[in-house]
Amino acid sequence: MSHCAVGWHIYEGSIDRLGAGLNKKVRATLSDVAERAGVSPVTVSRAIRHPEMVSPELRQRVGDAVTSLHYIPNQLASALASMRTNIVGVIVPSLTNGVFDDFLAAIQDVLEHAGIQMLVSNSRYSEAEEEKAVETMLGYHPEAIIVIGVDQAGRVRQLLTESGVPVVQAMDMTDDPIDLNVGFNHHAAGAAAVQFLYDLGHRRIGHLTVRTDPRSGRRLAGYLAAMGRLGLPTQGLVAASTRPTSVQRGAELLSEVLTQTDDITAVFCCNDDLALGALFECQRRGIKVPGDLAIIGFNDLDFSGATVPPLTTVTTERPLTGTRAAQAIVEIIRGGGRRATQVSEDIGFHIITRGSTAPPSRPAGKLPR
Amino acid sequence: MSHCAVGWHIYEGSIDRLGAGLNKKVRATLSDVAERAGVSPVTVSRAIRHPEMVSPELRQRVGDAVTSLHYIPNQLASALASMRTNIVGVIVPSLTNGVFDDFLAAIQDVLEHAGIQMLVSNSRYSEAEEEKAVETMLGYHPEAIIVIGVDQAGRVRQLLTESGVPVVQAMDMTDDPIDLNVGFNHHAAGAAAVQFLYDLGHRRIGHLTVRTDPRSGRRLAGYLAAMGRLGLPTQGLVAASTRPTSVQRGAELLSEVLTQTDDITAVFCCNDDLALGALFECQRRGIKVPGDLAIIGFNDLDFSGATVPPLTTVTTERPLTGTRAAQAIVEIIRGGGRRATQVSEDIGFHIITRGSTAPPSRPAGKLPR
DNA sequence: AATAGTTTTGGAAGCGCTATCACTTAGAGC
DNA sequence: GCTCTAAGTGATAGCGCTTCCAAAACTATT
Repeated sequence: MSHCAVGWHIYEGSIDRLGAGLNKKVRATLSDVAERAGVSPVTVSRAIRHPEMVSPELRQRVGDAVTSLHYIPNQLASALASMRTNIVGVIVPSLTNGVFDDFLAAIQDVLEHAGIQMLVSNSRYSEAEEEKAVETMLGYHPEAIIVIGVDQAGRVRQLLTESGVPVVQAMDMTDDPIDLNVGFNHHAAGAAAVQFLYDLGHRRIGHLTVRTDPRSGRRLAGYLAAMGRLGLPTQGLVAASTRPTSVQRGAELLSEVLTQTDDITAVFCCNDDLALGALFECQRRGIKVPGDLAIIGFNDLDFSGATVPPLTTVTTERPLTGTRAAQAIVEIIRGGGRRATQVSEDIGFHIITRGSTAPPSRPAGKLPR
Repeated sequence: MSHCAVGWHIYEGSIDRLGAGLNKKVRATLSDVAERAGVSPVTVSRAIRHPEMVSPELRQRVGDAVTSLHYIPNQLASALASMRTNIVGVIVPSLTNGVFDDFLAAIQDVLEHAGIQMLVSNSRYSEAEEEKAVETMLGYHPEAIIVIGVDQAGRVRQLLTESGVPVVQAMDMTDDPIDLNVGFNHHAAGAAAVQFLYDLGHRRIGHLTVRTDPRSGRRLAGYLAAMGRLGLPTQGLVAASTRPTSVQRGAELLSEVLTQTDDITAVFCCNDDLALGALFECQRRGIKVPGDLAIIGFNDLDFSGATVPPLTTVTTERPLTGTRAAQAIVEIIRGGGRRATQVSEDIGFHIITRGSTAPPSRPAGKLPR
């Protein structure tokens, strides 16, 4: 086996049935580096993984060989031999929902610093797909798994529990976590949004939502509970879509509510996409925000402070959630499995008051048509 | 080695220096399944990987053992032994920019069907980080790598070229691809946006952009080239930010242009985020869109059709781009490295005319302040 | 100068799986 | 009855790396 200067050689393999290995460039291995540096493979491994355990002269020599052969360690072989994959799996329900973007970005920031690779999977808001994703993920023996929500049940939960790896359920809270739990109480947040509007003087408060995930459901439940507690009727005030969230959907849902009632003075939107859509629908209909209709959103997405008027919303600290989830995992991994960390962390939420909410300016009258 | 019913046992390993392996649950291996089914490990491997090569009775027996032991094959070991990782690496410049979301989602849809896992990395619009990401990725021996843009140079390009794995440069076009190339011509798209506005009758056309990536730069170049070709001056009409794109930034950039000129009748925004921000800034200033100012965006994001007025924009077929990139890779992998596929595919772009653009309604006069 | 200690390096084994080839068995054909 | 084939199964040998322990090369002691 000879290697040319750039560190690979053309492998003239036979064309096998599977067709693989055809004219494939083969990369340098640890042994190649060892041969080049004139030492044994073990020593090269050590020089790379534990440079302090090796003499400076040798470190240099191995370093040179690594560079000249363009050697990149095979993580798969390393993982198999050491039983440490340095992989953390994250399963999100959607890749296109902005809510998970900054969460993922925050996780990656933390993991990257710790030299851990993030493996992302998409469950498309489906339990069956989540189960498949967990199973696939476990095949790569991740050091931990982060999932969204706390509603894993049946086989998904069993797989996660029995896998023996740290599991973080994120973005929601439960009394009965699989393992770690970082998030906030959606029911309370939904109720808080209602209370906020109530305190401003609103009594006829609508709610726009999507039925794609349990967390939206909890916000709805929080809305209903708060309205009930405050003695306010909710009939005809709620519009829910089974289709995925979007700005367009927000406009449609507001329209739907307005066909059933014309005296709402405020609307609580299950997320900022819907809120933006509702805001545009108001512009279209000549409904003044917040004068005719107050709007409160949820999540505080990138655009939410930049709309006209800027959107009052419930912030949910997604980057912080991701950071804390990842940090907890890194601590556990670093600690060799010891759990110094708190198991549950309620990140909380808070309402950012911006221009889209104000006390009701018209008496309980009708909206402009 | 004994296993309890649920398929793992407590490993009472010694507490070693690294702290790993402490009280760790160990998963069932191929040998465990083999023992349980009363066959050899090879046979179990075959029963799982090539069920048709094995008798139905045995298939059943192995299946039962797999189920009862909750066996999940170790992909790392499988990959190491078979030299096929079933991993495709994707490196995007940002996880939070909506532009890459649907691209990634489309890739995952295709790869998942082919039983391939997607490994995502984030280069944060930095060449240095991209280099690191490529290097890390190569450690996992992906079957292919997808990168954004065509501007990989120096060591990044060298690594990709020498890796010997199929590389797709996506979302931009080049005459000199590393390997495969799927995207569209940003220069042409930028010029087309200008031409579109010109054809509507606009002559004073501004441009809002960010200096975060070469593709925005090419759109800017296209804008400048088209303006030049049409004999239109551009002085004071361009605002560029070095900070990342956002809706807020769009408002700021429009304001910046408006401090330098007050007679533009149209503005071409480098992306829809900026366009939305510009739209809101117009609302804030009482500038009528499209009457006082026509706005054209870029990318056709989720919200773009739902704004008031709906945003005219240049669609860039990101899901299609992702799909084609992934399909090309799957074909190559399936074909065992044979390249039946076309090397370059120009997905193209087109302009969706919506309400935010119209012929200029006011004579070349000043905008309301 | 001999011994005990302290680095520094190497050998052997094996992580969990698959590719290859050799072997066993059952059925077909004469 | 026998050979001949096809189908099903197993033994062996790694993939590229790390862990553990032994050996070697030094350094510091007496």
